[in-house]
Amino acid sequence: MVRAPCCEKMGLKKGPWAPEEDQILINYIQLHGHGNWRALPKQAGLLRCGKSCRLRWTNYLRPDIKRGNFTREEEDTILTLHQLLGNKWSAIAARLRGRTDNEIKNLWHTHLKKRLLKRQRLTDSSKDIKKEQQSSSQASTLTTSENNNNGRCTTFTVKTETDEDGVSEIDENFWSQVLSADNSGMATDLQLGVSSDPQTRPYFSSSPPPLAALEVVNDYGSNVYDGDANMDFWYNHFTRAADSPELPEF
DNA sequence: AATTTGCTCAACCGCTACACG
DNA sequence: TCGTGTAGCGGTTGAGCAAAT
Repeated sequence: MVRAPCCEKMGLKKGPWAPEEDQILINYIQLHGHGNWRALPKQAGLLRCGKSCRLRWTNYLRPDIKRGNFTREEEDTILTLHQLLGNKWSAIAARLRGRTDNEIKNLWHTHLKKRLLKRQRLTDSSKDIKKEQQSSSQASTLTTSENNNNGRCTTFTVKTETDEDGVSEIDENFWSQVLSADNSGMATDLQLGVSSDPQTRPYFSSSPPPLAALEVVNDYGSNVYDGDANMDFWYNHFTRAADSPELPEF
């Protein structure tokens, strides 16, 4: 396959876009659309290659792009989807309205990857503590499928993250949308709040979800919540106990 | 104030998938 | 079936900026 000459060799411009170039591109696409990216720059009067024009439009100039910082919910969604899809940035971006694959990829490499590594380190140390606890005391076992509800019991360990200075990364206003299910198996929205104060129990905006037992453990290893819940959310933010059954289907 | 270091993010590069003749 | 052109994707780079020294 013969590769098309790159823009540099064609004497085309590279590097940051000038505001005038942006305006030319916007005007052209608003009038004619972007049927053929390769032909577009010539027709629009831009000294750029089609690839550069496409990238500038899709990553920056498109009118439906949401600018500004990612919300905690968006970051959580990206983490969740990345667990499911891996580095499929465009597939992840398709699930986040107004965000581009490039933006998500950058966020991942600059913030989320670090956070995930940190979380994994915490998870690993949590497992070590759990092993020690189990070997030292048989009486303090986790809630398991023995006392479940229609076989749906799932036990989780919930951890808040603590940085090197011992300060929790989850602030007092942290709330997350969680998906639960009522006794009929219908999915319902709830909110879970986690306080930075390790003495404060995580709390739900409404009555605790009914189906699966949870064990919520703070950074210091003590149990701070023991309720009933059943949600994908836990898989992404919290650690499922090693001896817990798989998350049941709704 | 000057220099270094680290971070962010727009843009590029190289590759693959796909459409079409 | 094969060759070619194009779009799209993921990895990487580097300019610009802010914070640290």
